[in-house]
Order: sequence, then structure tokens, then C-alpha cells
Amino acid sequence: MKDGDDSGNPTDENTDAGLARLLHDHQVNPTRQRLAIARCMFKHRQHLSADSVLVQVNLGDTYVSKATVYNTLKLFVEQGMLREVVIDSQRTLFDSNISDHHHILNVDTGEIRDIDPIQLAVPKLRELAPEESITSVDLVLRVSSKT
Amino acid sequence: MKDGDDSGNPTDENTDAGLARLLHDHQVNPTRQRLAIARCMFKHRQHLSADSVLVQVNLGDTYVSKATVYNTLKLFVEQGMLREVVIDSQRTLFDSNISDHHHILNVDTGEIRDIDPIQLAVPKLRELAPEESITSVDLVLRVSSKT
DNA sequence: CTCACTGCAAATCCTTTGCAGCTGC
DNA sequence: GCAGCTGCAAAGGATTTGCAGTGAG
Repeated sequence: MKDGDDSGNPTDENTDAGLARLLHDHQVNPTRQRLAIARCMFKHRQHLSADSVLVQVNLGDTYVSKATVYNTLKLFVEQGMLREVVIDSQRTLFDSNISDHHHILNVDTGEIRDIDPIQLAVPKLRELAPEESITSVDLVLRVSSKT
Repeated sequence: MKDGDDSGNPTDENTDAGLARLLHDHQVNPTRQRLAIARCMFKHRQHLSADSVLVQVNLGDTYVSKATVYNTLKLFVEQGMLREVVIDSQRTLFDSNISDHHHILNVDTGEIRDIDPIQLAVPKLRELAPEESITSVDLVLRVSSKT
């Protein structure tokens, strides 16, 4: 692992060289299409659907097919560069923030925001079997801004 | 499998009359197909996928098409009789337990269990805007039973 | 008889697979 | 020249839509 911070420092992630390094660090070959997708995902610090990524990427000068967008996003998730966030049955988003955190969905605006990890009283859960260990905690807080 | 009496409390939800009343209470016309689907959802296991419901229902004597299963489950959710639980991007389940609770997914066995509502430090969330109120909290705890 | 509602076949949309082309050795 | 990897067209599967059938008034 390099000492160049690859998750918090946007300066070098916005250069192609930085992105190439990021891909390399995660054992992903930096091809043209993958760089274009990475550029899209890590430039806008956002939650994007596969389809949004497709549109965004193809605004640029590198054509990427729908299938490649899906396969690449999936690959990035497997390699720990992205996190897949299932908001509801209609929406699966990809989150460039892989640190431990949760999400707020405003059901009126559709906006999604990050929230800090919540301290759950998890160890006290009697529903957890003794041999079971927690792998991840997926939490979506649905809020309304209607009065 | 025998289904004459349910081991615990013989509520009237297990009779067709009870189911019809339940549907009626939620402004849903108790048609043959809807009753068959309700019977399946409220008598059998708690968490079922749309496809499982299709299979279960068609073991009985009322044929119901795939589309009707989907439409009916969606209707039940809209009318507050069922809750839709998105486990991950591959799995959407319908839960006949509509009380406030969360879910544990054992990633090794695929088993899903209910857990009691967790006391979240939600009021303290600074990420919540003043005018926003919490609609629901969707929490899936992913656990592994590997040692 | 008419109208509104119901249920389903077909269409649609999202995602994955299988393979042709390319790259480096 | 060959082996393995990439990217995409086409296939596959889940969900929704539009309309024919049905029953109540």
C-alpha cells in the first residue's frame, strides 16, 4: 500500500494518473473504459446508479457499452473500490465512499446523504447466535421533508 | 404438511373468513386470487419472495399468474398489509410482519430472522435537517456463521 | 346494458453471460 | 502464435403495462 492516501484526498484522484494508481492498487487493469468509469465515479463524490454512470461516461469521448458499465461497477465493488447500496427495490446505487457509514433517503426529494456510523447496541442482541459474527450493517433511514 | 392448527395462537387470520376481513379492513376486495395469496403469506413462513409465493400458491387449487402475484403483493404493500424487504440487489422479500422490526441475514445459510427494533441514537443525528421527520428505518444486519 | 375493477399475456426494463477481438509475451 | 483478458451483443430474468374478461348495479 502506498502512503499516498487513496480514499480521502481528491486532488490526486482527479488526475488520470491518480485514478490509474487507484485501479492498480486494487488489482484492476486500468483500461480506457475502466478509467472513464472511475473518473465518473470518483470525480463527483456521489451516489450514482448504473444508468447514470452510463450516461455520464458517454458524455465524454470514450464510448462504453451498458454491459461494460455493469461489469465494471461490479468489479469495482468486488475489489473494494466501491460499495453497492440498495436503497429500495427500484434503486441500486454505487457509492464511492467505502468507509463505514449509512444513508439517509429523503423520500420527497429523492436525495441521498451519508450519515456517520451509528453506535448500535449490537453486542447485546440476543437474536445473534453465539457463533455468528457481524459482517456488515446496512442501514437506510427514510425521511420526509413534508410538514 | 399439515396445517390444521397453528402451533401457537389460533388467530382468525388463518381462516378464510379472517383473511377476507383482513383484506376488507385494508380496502382490498377479497377475490379468489387475492385470498389465495393472502393465505400463503399469512399462514406460511414470514419472508417470501414473489417467486416463492407464485410456487406456493399454485400448489393449491387456485391458479394465479405471475403478474397477478406481483401486482397483488405490491397492492398489499401499498395497503399496509405487507412490508417489502430488500435484502440485497438480488433479493426482495415480502414480510407479513409489519410491526417495527429489523432483519438479520446469515450470509452463509441465507436464512433471515427478525430482530427487535434497535434503539438508535436517532434524535442526536446532526445529519437530519430540522424539517425532516423519519418515515422508516430499514436495517439489515449481515452476519456470518463461519468460524 | 354499462361501467369499473380484476387478472393475465405480452412488453419492458435491468442485469448477466458467452464469445469475438485485442494485447502482451 | 498463443493464452488470457476485455468489452459488448444478445440472452435471461424480474417486474410492469395494457387490455380482455368478469361481475355488480
